[in-house]
Amino acid sequence: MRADAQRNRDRLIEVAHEVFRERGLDAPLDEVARRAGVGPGTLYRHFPTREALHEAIMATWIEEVAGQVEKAMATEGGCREKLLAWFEEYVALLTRHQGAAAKITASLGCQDSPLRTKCQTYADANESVLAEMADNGVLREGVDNLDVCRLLGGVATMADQSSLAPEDVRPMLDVIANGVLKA
Amino acid sequence: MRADAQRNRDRLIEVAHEVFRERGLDAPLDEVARRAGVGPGTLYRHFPTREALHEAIMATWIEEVAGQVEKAMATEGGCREKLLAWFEEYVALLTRHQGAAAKITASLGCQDSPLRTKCQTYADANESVLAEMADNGVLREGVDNLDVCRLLGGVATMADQSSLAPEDVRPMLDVIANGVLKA
DNA sequence: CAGTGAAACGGAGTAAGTCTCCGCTTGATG
DNA sequence: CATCAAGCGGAGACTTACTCCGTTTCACTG
Repeated sequence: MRADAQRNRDRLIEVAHEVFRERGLDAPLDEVARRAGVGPGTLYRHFPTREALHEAIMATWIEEVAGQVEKAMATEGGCREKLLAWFEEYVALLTRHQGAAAKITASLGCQDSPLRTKCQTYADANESVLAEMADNGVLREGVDNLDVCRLLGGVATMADQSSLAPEDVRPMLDVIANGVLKA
Repeated sequence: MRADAQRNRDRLIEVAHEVFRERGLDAPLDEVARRAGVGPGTLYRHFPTREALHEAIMATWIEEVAGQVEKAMATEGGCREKLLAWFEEYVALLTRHQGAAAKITASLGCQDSPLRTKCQTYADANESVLAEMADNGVLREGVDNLDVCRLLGGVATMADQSSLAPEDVRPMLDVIANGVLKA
């Protein structure tokens, strides 16, 4: 790639990050172009669809996921506390941008979505946490990772759309934890 | 209201029902007007916002809710089976139109949404089912109706956006049921 | 059963956003 | 420094949301 193209691409991602945080993932793309000081044509050449731009944005979060798993697993207390700490991180990551939770989770089951690889990282992280629970013998039989990811995605989507505070999210995560762990 | 106005209003609701079922709740409103054989001005006079039209559409479902509660409570088996039957109905009702689940559930906590009265009907119905569970002594302590509604709304939203089949939704409802009922 | 005023209509028009096309510019290369 | 493909930008075509106002229609009254 030519140096100027690379520069524009980087700048677009940076600006998009900013615009999406301010106005949600549905913000006008021409605004991103304008603020980045490029024409719309340039934006669309680099990112043919809105989703492609979302994907580029989210690449930066992905790197944090592994760290968040570790952090959650280091929580004081038993398995339940660790699991809930992870659930809270999961929801916090998904709700970082307005509108992101629904889109990421929707692409979980969809093979051909460009977001697929990103949400796979979340799913893998959750799987590792569930595996830890299973190793400790506290996981119910028949609990499927994909289902838990979807449940958490649903909670994150609700939290996103209703602008719920963490203390309003917590009781929902409690119910899911109860449903996932042995009594 | 003048007779011609009433006629147009009825026709708009009827056509909107059709258009929204075909193309989702985000379908172009001008298309609704065109198919109904009225100008856009007429549509916007009767329904100033998209949400107002949604509300009118959903009024017809609301009447079914009470019946669905009864049907679910008549399910063969124990409390768990009844609860799951109701959960399945709840999700089915919310996913009847593409995009409806997220919007209805989002307006649950929001006092000033025009959808509020509609979703209150769902919340009340769910409350009555939870009360039945409590009466039978199978409900966990501290389970809140609003949280369960949001969880179900989240599941419905995921089902909607990923076009999940009932058999893919069921395991999520199982987890919620586990989380809501005593072990 | 006209006449009349208010209610309601319709559609042209404005605005906002998406996305493409193509003539011009610029960076890399020999 | 000449060349030319890669890349740029922005005008403009298209789509959808929503408004404004001249015209039509209904309901009521004498």
